[in-house]
Amino acid sequence: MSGTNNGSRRVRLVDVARHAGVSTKTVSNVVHNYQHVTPDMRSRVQKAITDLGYKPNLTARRLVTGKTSMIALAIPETNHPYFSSLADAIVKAAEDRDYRVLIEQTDGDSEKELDVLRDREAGLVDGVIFQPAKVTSLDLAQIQEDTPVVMLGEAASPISFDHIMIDNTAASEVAVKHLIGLGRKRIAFLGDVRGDSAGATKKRLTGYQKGLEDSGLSVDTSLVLQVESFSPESAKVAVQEAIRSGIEFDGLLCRDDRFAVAALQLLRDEGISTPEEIAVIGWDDTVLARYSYPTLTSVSPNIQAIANDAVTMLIERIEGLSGTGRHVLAPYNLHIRESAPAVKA
Amino acid sequence: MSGTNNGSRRVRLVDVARHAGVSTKTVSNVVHNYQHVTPDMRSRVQKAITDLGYKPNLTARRLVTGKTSMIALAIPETNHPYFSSLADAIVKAAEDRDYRVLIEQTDGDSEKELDVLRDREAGLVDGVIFQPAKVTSLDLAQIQEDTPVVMLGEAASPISFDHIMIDNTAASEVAVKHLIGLGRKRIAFLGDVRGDSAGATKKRLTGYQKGLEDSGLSVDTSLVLQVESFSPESAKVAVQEAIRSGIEFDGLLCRDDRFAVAALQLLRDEGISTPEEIAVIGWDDTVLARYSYPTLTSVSPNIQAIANDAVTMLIERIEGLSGTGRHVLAPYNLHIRESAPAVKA
DNA sequence: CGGATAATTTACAACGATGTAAATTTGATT
DNA sequence: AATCAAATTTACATCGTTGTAAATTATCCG
Repeated sequence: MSGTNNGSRRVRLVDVARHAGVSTKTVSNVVHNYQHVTPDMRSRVQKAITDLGYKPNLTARRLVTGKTSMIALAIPETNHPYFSSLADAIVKAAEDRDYRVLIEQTDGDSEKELDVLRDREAGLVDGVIFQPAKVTSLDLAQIQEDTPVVMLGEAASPISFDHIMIDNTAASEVAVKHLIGLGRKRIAFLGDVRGDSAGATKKRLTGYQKGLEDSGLSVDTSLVLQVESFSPESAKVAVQEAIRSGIEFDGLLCRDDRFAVAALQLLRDEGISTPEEIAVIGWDDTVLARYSYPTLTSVSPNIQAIANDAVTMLIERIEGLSGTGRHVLAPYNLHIRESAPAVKA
Repeated sequence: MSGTNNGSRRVRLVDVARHAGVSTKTVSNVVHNYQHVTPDMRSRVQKAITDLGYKPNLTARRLVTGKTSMIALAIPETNHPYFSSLADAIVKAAEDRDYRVLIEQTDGDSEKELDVLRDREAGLVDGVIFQPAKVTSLDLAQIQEDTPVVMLGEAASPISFDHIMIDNTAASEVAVKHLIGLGRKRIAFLGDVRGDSAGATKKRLTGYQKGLEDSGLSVDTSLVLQVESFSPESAKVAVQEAIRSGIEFDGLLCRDDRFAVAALQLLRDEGISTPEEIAVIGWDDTVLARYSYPTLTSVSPNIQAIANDAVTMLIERIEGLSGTGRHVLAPYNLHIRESAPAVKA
């Protein structure tokens, strides 16, 4: 049997070289498919490699090349439908370009968010794709400027960073107008999250207002439901309180799918029909939207596009591209389902 | 300003040493909080470290210590409610022990699964937590690697590996008996997935049969619904075909939550009420179970326990524990929700 | 205060690969 | 066959850290 390991110790490049009677560099050349190696030599070395079961030591390689071929993806939670599909897409995009992804969970904690960038400084990864939840533009400005970073999401970021996002304001406007197209006049927004500094909610709110005003509807601030935290439970509480206090609405635009499915569940418990009495739209078009009842109409960012752009742009930076940050608007659409169906022709 | 970098080059240990006028080893000692360093020396070095903004190069450290302090988690998909919460739990458990987790997606592809273990490149991680989807015990037995591995899930694995799983047969039995307790007599199983070699389905099926037989019900093989793939769509097709061909049932045990929510959706579309006409139970107790309509009763593996055990056992192996594989049965329970409610007292 | 012991600090060789530049071989041309 | 250029292969330094063992300094005790 070939490739067996007698348990003594790892096989090193130099062991292969000795076994084949050549220099270490030649073995290295074969491993790397360097073109100027004679077929004879190549097969001789190849045989030695399989004979001994040699595996290159990545750590050593990294030390000398200074490249890790790893990128970090920093997201608030792994266990979140949107972020886990984003992670999936990014891992696949990176794989195509021979990079591995180290997924880092920041728990929406600003210290942890900054830690990720420090990882890059420690040489663990070559670059970072970063979707912040808390960190401010100011914090980021202090990061070493030669760290390749691509920002995702809606938070403001220093102009020096590349940044990809969907046009939240425009998307929000599209969603509101869809509800208006269904004849809804009193459209609520769920929800304005307390202490949310990342800015996504603000932009969505802006689009919400713009959409209303554009269509000649007035903005009623009591329809902007305040939510305590990002948990679905607090979204339920917010909707319930609105109902209890007699606030009436026939459309509901939610800042994300989690809030939306929580709202759907609450409305059902309250005996309010969706979409007949209240039409609901979510955001992110996650798996939750497909299996809720009714199925959920949702703003659908093009995750493939975001992931591809993010990886491509990051690798360009890693390979030395300099210059000010590039800002990219990623495509999106409104995925129409039952909770806010298509307007009848 | 301290810690500034003039953009020229990384600060190395030797730079700090020179700046502080001491040897490199002393700096290293300070960095590692080695106890035999005088307070004077410690503060002097510390100052140099912050002055220069020194960050240890992890790659170099790894090369000499031979430890990466990283473990790999190999799962079929990141973008899957069960696996993403498993990943979340494992990342947190590992963090507590100063390990980081590299998540590897195998896409349920046996080549990729083997690659994870074959470890084409060495020194990336210190150990692997591996939940296989395709690979067989036989394949695994042929891998003779020195990287420590802990197996998760139901696939048979060679006795030489540590292995953690829940008792699928018993859990399945509990679920079936819950349905029987609700007075259901004709209980179907969704589904027997074509080409699923990992064994989870088989074990769940065994428990299903055992539960029926134990309660004096006969097993009707037409109630074991065949499913083409793991996609929710094919689960829908299977249930629909069963209904169309006149197969009657009043209980449905599903091999996972995805199948279950797909079934719920289909039953609704067919005008069949849940749980009144058909009570449904899922498996994995994912986020889908909380937001489906009706909410889904589901077999709930204790992910925390699994993650903790997996990380603990793996680290024991990494630290040199030898001996044959340990097999651990993790706790679980049946999370009761609307789709198969509690039995009335 | 001398001598032994313990506490610090240091010099230097690893870790295992790759880059550079020099040494060798091969091939082409006259 | 001699010469020169191109194609292979090699020797050796290097990446930035830590482990070992030796060198130095501080402390203790009779």
